Amino acid sequence: MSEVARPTLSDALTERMLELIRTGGHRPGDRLPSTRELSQRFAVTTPTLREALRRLEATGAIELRHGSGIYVGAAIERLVLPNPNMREIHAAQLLELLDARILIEPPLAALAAEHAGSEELAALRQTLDEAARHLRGEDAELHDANMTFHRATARLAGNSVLHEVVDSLLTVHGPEQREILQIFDDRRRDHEEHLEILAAIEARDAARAEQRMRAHLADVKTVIEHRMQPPE
Amino acid sequence: MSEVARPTLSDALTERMLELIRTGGHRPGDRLPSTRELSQRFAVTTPTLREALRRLEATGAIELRHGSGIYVGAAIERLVLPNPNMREIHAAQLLELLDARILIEPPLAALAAEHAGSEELAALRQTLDEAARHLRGEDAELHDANMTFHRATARLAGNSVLHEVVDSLLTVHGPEQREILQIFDDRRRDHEEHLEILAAIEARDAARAEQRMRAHLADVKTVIEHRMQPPE
DNA sequence: CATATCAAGTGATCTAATCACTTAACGGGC
DNA sequence: GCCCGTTAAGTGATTAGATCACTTGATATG
Repeated sequence: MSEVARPTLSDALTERMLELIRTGGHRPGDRLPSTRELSQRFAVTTPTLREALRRLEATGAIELRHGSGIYVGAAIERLVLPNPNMREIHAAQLLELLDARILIEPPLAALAAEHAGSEELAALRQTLDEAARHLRGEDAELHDANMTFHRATARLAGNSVLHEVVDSLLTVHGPEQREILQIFDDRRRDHEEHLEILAAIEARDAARAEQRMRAHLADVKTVIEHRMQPPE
Repeated sequence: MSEVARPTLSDALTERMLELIRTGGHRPGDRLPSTRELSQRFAVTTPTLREALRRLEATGAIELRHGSGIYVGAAIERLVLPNPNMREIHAAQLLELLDARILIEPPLAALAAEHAGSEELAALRQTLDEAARHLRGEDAELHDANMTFHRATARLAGNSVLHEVVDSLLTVHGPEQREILQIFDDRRRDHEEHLEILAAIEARDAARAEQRMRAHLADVKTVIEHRMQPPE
């Protein structure tokens, strides 16, 4: 049911291309091999290769110049994040990602307390209750249920741009990343802290909502830090 | 020299697809026509269509589910579109985008003041000086030069995730959006405020850097608001 | 009523040839 | 000698239709 979609050929290709660029020590502006050579090296046909190239182009990793060649794009140095097609995350990046969330989500919780309509709040409350019922379910479902709370809170803040940012930060990119994240999960405690945050929002207490969200994310970060490097 | 590359077929297709989704009133989660139908409707072959689809997928506008169909993605609401009719919507989105930046960038400026190495700072200073020399150049170049400052500052903060977030917020999607943005630009004042922010970072004054960045973005927002709806 | 099976519909990939564009070398004209 | 149009090689862009792989809901089965 919640099976993770198997990666497609062009998915894998996209990652291998990125790897080629990185481990090859290529810098922005460098020219890459031609499409003919690439399709041979990676043993795929032209259309498949092109799909991967278009994705990399869309994210700024490469640049395609008709009649000239394929060039490394400026974005190649900062591509770490949420790209739907690339699965790549290191534990260290996990901490950076959490720092990002600590910066963004607490103010959003405050905004949610001020702006959220009662209908939306009721829906969120219901979502949390459902999540509670899954507390003994499979790991994958549970993780998703908990993440839903953060997405929903971001939506209540009423800024679609920030909502999308948080949404992309929370998106789990592939089974590998999911596995890593679940190592650090502490579902029951998370759920309780979520309830506290929601209570603050329902009470229209912006300051408390913000503080609770910050404390919650700080907790999560602490857990990750401790589990990453056990006391020596 | 600065000739704009002639749009490729799949370039045009990408835009037409976006238009189809929007004018069709489709919402995230909605299912789109099959690849076979789309390739017929737009009179292109399968591989060409797929290139466009992969690009839209990479930006989150759509989602491809093997065996199931093509679905509208969550990002569709925020993606700016090449459609003259929707300028007001664009302007409205601009305000939300600015709110997002006001939330994220000031703390990043503070972090930059604390963490930035002197080498990186020198490079940023140089970038700004170069921008100054372009103050009479073409609009497009100038806008980019000013945006570079914000990107660079985000990078100095040392969090790659947040850097990428800011970078994506600053990315200009296509010539139409660029045009809209330039209406609101006040390059000279921007440049001066950038200098103030940089000075604060160089002085390692985190609090001042944060305050200046916040004031700067607030200024930009004020300008946009006033120009959007002139005093009645 | 629940579960297993299956068929229709859909995206993913292959094939290989041809078209369109860029670039740099070459050569004629000034 | 220098400038500029021509050209040829290399490169990305597109074509066509067939086939494979996956999802999903209807149907049959227990």
